[in-house]
Amino acid sequence: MASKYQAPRGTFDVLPADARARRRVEATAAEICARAGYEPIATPAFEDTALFERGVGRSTDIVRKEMFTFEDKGGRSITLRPEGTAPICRAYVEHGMHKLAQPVKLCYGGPFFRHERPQAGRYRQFHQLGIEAIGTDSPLADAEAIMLLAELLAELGVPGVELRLGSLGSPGARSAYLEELKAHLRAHEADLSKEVRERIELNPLRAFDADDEGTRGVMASAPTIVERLQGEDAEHFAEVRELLEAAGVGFEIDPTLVRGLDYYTRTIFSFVCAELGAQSEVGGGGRYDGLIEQLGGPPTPAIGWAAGIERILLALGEQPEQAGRDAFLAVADPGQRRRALALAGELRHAGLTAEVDLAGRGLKGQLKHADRIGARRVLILEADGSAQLRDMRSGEQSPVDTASLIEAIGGERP
RNA sequence: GCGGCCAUAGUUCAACGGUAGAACUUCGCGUUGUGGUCGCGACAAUGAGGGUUCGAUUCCCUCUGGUCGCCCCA
Repeated sequence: MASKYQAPRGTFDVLPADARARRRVEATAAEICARAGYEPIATPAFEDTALFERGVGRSTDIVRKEMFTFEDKGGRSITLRPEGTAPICRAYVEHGMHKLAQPVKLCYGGPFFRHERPQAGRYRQFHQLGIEAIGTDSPLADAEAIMLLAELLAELGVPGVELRLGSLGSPGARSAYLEELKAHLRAHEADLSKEVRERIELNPLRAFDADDEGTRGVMASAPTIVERLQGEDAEHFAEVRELLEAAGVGFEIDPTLVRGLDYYTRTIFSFVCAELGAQSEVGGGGRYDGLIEQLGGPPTPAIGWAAGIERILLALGEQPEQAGRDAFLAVADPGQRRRALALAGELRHAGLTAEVDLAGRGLKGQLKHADRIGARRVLILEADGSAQLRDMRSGEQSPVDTASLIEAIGGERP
């Protein structure tokens, strides 16, 4: 074994058995997005490194240590995209999409890259589906986006999904809150765990997730950002909640919800699946009202989310479905091969799945192969030009006229 | 980036420091033209590199990869 070459660390091959389930996820997402008026967009797999530094934020883990960055032959710093929102905002600005009818509603999917230690549900090349609604700050857009992800996960049948909802407020309110929280943590520094103490300045919100008793005691009396929301921020969040309730989307307010990207403002949310282990988020996102402007466009509010295809597949579990074939065209005599291929062409043209023997097997081998690939019928072409149609499930076999083959095979599809 | 566990046919598992076995899969055969079940047979492996030893799949080290957790996120 041990082939000389293997897929690079954190990457994987999608084999045919997995590809079917994967396609179903992609097709379901495309349909749900299309029904809600989100139109497909695709951006390059790599961008200027500066786009992510500015968009995602220099202090984020993604930018600090997870990007695949290299210099191209022209001396430019290039980065394989670690996420999809910044590139789409770049495209929005670059193509003057603010002149289109607002909001611009977009959906996308494809590979993303982060240099992390691989783990269950975490890869270095992974795939996301996502949507962005750019050009409106209405809570309706937030609710609609969340509903679509909820619908996608429900329609796919992802089990044990929970929606966590939070709000970061506007940037001003957020930084004021963070100062208040840091002050609270510093005041109780002695009771905190070492990890939390070291992260007070870097990421104080993480203290809410700590396991140790000391930190938990301190956090019980800590202020939460949701409590501190004021004015329009508070109204906005209240409206999002009402809209979701009215739409029958269940959620849980998580005042400690954190996102690792700097561009989020106001609404943030996360769909988690308890059955998934450490990497339990199947999808998440939020509002990013300042990003477009940050990237040089006009001030433009927006919201979006991304869902991880691998995590969805993982949550769905193994479902090895054999593709099956409507018909296999066997030949009793090699002289019939030409006719078999021609007939297969006709069946395929009629929308049926049909295969012929490509390995030069004998009749016995052809039957066996037909069984293995899940053919429901086998047409046996006789040397004299006549034909037999065999039902592989019942074993019944009778002569057929190849002129009416399509009806004979297509008639009783399960 | 940090820690734990792991690495044998395509796959799932065996082998006191002493001849690497099995099951499933694949392919072939079980007379002359018919799959599944059954029987027989064949192909096929110690991740890589060092070390200890008369001898290493087994013990030690390094690397590579996987896996789980931390961190973070999809």
